Parts: sequence; C-alpha cells; structure tokens
Amino acid sequence: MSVTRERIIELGENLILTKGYNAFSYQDISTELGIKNAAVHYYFPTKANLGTSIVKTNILRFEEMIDNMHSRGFDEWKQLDAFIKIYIKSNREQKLCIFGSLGPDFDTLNENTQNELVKMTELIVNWLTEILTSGKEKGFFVFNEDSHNKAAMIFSSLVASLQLSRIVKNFDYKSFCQAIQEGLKS
Amino acid sequence: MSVTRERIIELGENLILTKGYNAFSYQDISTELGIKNAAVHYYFPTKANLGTSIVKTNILRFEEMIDNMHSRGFDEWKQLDAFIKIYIKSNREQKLCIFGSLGPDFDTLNENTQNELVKMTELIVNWLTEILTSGKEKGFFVFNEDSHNKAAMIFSSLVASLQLSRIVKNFDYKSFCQAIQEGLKS
DNA sequence: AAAAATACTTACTAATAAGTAAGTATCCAA
DNA sequence: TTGGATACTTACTTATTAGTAAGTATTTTT
Repeated sequence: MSVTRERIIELGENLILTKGYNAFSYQDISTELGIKNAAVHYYFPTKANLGTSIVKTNILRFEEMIDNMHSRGFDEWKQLDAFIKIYIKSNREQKLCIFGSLGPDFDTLNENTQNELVKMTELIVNWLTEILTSGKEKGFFVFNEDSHNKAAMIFSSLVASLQLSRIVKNFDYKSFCQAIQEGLKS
Repeated sequence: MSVTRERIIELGENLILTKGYNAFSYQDISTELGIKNAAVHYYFPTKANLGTSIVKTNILRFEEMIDNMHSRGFDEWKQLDAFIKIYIKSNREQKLCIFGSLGPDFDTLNENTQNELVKMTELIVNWLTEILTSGKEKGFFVFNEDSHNKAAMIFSSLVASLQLSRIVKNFDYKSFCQAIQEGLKS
C-alpha cells in the first residue's frame, strides 16, 4: 500500500488526538507532508472517508494486539497491563485516545465513521469485560461490581484521565494507573 | 442582566455539550434565537469570549451548589450523590459535561478559556478529593487508594461514561453510577 | 426635550474550509 | 512503444466561518 496514504492516516490520527476532528483540515496534513491539498483528496475523497479509515486502522491495531497477546499466552493481568500501557504511552506523548477525542464529536461525524467508532468501542469494552470476568473467576481480580460496569469504569477512567492529565498540573498519570490496578487486588 | 445574553450562554453551552466547541457557530445561536449573527457579537465580541463566559458560568453554578449543600448541612454521601445526579441528568438529556466536551479541544481554545477550564477542573477535583478524604475519616467511605487518585477515578468515570452511554447501546448509566457509589461502601 | 445608552440590523470583509475537474509526470505492463 | 494506471499539481468553486463598521429604533437618563 502507498506510503503517502499511510502517512496521511498517521498524521490525521495525530491531529484528531491533539486538536480534535473538527479542528483539523486537509491543509494541516498536506503542508506537513509537503504535498497539495488535492493530493490528500486523491487518497481520501472526503474527510469522512479519512475519519472512517482512521477508526478502522485503530480497530485493526487493537485486534492485532489481542491476537498477539493470546498467541503469547498472556494471562488476564498481563493483558490488562498491556492495555493500560497504551494509555501511559499516549499520556507521555500528550495525546488523547481515539475514543476520548471522537466521542464528543460523535453527532458531527459521518454515519460510517460513527458506525466504526461504535464497533471499536464495543470491541474494547467487551474485551475488557471478558478479561475481567475470567480474571475474577480465576481469582486474579477481586471486585464486587458487575463485570461490564467495572470494564466501563476502568475504560472511562483511562480515557478521561488523559484529558485530566493535560489540564490539571502535577497529575501523576502512572500513579493513577497503578491505583486502578491495585484496586483490582483487594 | 440581559435575557438575550443569558439565552446565548445557555444555547452556546448546549451546543458545546452536543456538537462540541469547534463544530458550533454564531449562526447556530442566532437562528435559534431569531436574531442576527451580529447581535451575538454584540454581547460576545469573539467566540473565545463566549467560551470563557460559558466556563465561568459553570464555575459559578458549581460553587453555588457547594455553598447550597454546605448551608443545608449535607454529609459526604449526600454531597457525592448530588454531584452524581448532575451527571445522571446530563445523560438523560443526551449531553456530555463541559469538561468532557472542552477537554479534547483544549489546545484549540483561547488562553482565557483554557485558564477558566483549568480553574473549573481543579475546583471540581479538589472538592471531590476533600469530601472523599473527610468521608473516609468519618468512616463513611471505604477505599484504599489515595484520595486524589480516587477523586480522579470517580470524576473520569462520570465524564467518559457520558460518552460511552451515547455510543454503546444498552448502556445503563444509572446502574453504572450506583456501582460507583457501591464501590465506596465495601 | 435632548442626550446617551441599549439592543439590535444591514451589509459587508477576509479567511478558511471541503471538494472538484482537468491536466501532467512517471512508471509499468502488454 | 504505446496505453493505462498511479500519484500527484494547478486552478478553481462553493460554502461557511468569525468578525466589523455603520446605521437604526427604542428606551432610559438628565
């Protein structure tokens, strides 16, 4: 596949994660890549097209990560830890996550992009629910809440705390993530 | 103060909570109010001006709520419950909260708006930290985490789950909030 | 009654946005 | 070697945006 195409997706994603979907333009991408605005339209006729592709890329990336973890025989703790590490990395790079960034713009998104975002979100929350459930059964995790609610809690915490971290000074994201994990022990 | 001015703030806030800051325009407001675009500029010369006023209004509203709860002698449970009820109401109205909506757009906001948003966020998180601390001291709340992390967790959960609720079908927001509160008992 | 403040409208400007049609250069395959 | 696919550029259009300058009607103050 085309290198330019991939760089557009990468740059578009970064712009969404820093400025938000409705604040970035094709010009932002084209000037950064040293090409013309129309060249971006060559690969992605509409912004909705690009948005959808970016979410689809995120879905693929997540599915690959899960497959990879399964093939490596990761237990529930390791899987959760790997997931949390993605957020720690995002925080280090001063970025949000795709859900936290596109979520508030949901109503302004194209139907296809909305559908992919729904797909991605359900994929993540359902996966989290499952590892919490099986981890609890195995005695790894201790919590009283319903697994789905607990999954939503952990996911929501990670998502919105990326925003908190950018806004509240001296917010210790790593310590926050540790607290989430510690909370699953007792 | 002017009725029109207040309706602009109210409408602007609603637009931020549904479409996001960068997706709404003065035209959205003026057509809804049956006035001209320039009339909105009469009250708020720039969009940054309006944004800042909206956040300031939210700060005032929050401070009034706290004062009100203090004068009514609300204990920590009742205070937390009142806070959570705001989110339940937002969810019922299919809205996000101002932090969850402006957070992702932070870098695109005017400096004054950013400062107010920081102020509001710290106000909320510090207040939550305080009631968690004193509630724990009194034996009302039971949790092992550091109060500040726990406050960030609860706040983040409430914020991002408003987004989750719009995106994931069959998400039971009330049950989710109950789970948060139950989690403070054992 | 005159002056001034209030609450707008009219009629714009300048910038930026997404998007497109038509053209060009390069490379690869038949 | 020629035709077509690929990867763009040039040069636009149309729409929308924030923002403004100048004018008008109404109310309030002096």
